[in-house]
Amino acid sequence: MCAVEKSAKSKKSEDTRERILESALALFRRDGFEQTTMREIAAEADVALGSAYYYFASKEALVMAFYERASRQMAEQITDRLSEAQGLANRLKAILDVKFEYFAPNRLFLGALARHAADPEHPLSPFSKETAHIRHRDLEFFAEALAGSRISSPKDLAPYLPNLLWLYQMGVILFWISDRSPEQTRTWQLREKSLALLVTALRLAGFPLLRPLRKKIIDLLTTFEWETSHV
Amino acid sequence: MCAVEKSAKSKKSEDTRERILESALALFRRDGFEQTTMREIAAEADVALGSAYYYFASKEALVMAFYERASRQMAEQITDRLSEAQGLANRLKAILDVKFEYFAPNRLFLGALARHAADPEHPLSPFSKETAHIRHRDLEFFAEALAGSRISSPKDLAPYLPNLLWLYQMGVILFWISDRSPEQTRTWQLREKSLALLVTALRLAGFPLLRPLRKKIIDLLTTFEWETSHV
DNA sequence: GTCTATATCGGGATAGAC
DNA sequence: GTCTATCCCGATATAGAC
Repeated sequence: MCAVEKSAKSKKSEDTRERILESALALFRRDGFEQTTMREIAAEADVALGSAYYYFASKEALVMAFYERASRQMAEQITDRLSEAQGLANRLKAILDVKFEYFAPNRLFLGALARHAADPEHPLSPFSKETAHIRHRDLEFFAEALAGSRISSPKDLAPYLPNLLWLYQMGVILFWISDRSPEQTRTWQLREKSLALLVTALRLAGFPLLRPLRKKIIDLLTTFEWETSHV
Repeated sequence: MCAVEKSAKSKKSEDTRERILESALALFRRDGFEQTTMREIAAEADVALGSAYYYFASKEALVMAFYERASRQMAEQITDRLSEAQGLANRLKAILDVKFEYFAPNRLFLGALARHAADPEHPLSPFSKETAHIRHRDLEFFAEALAGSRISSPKDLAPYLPNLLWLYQMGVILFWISDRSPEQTRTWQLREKSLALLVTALRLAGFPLLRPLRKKIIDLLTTFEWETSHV
């Protein structure tokens, strides 16, 4: 029961876990989430079915582990790129691009995942409590993207902006996942045009004439339960 | 093979079908969609499992049949209420209220359905090709709601408005389905505030100063494939 | 054409032996 | 921690009663 034994054991265990996860992701990418069976995953990883379930309580838990890892790995990249990008549009684009690049090989099987996006009760939904810590990590990046830009937003709107930007990127990503246009050209159009719109809207947001409209928007926003990034 | 025999037969068949559907919906409402098994549904309807599958190819087909019927029955009610309601906000509220009232007893099990909302490939998604005819029927109502109101919308925006309003109501309904606030007070707030915002936004839409913003919005809208109502 | 009974399969998940 | 055996359920297939 000494430290060496313990770490050796847990290393082997960690290896097995990793092997099962890798096998699962390889099969998900090749055949899709639904088509892949737990029996295939176990076989591919050279373990028994029961062993696969020992490490991952369900097929969905495998996806959750993928989320987790993806979020951690992307966080580093996003930090790097944000330090270089100037202007809100470019900074948002930087975040989006990291995600697109990272998720590209998994785009098709992410569809199985997006299935549950609209259901906040579902663990795999980007709105669920199970994915809350990932969401919060992302929120910080949007707060940072805003903070480092020259955009001055109205005081009453400012607290909602990180959340709204997070929602915006989630929309673009969900669109991308279901985008059946060749090379996803539609998504790239959507990205450019929506970023331009966003910046224009923010520039106009403080305009006196639009005050009644802005007040109604703020009023609407208060009906949602927002999560704060880190304040 | 005379007419009487035929109609008698098809009536009995229709009864069985109806009984299976009613049993399924009762169980869905009581236990939820996932919890209910096809074996239970068949037992509740006093038919063999094979019979249930004879009438409904899958568990999802039962939900599809519910959609279908709901859409037809609500269409009549919507037509009635639209003929009385004045002003865009009231006319939109009329459509929404018919849906809320109709779906209220099924709100919880509709959650199982909303699960797939974000996946346009899924048959039960409100965005799928399988639900296209229901969606189109709805689009007409939104076109009608607009036509009968005093709102004058800019020419370039007008073609998109029925679709945008349909999207809007879908958002409100999805919010309602997942709304866990007591008596769904959140949803009613959302409804009032968003309707007010909508009307204000439409009033301002033609304002010259907002032309650049509107143009960018239109430009963004062209990247989506829209379905036309009936033009 | 309508319906029953029953067997079978595939696949997610679990129990318990080792 | 790992494996085998098993359960449950959605779905399919089949054979046949009426």
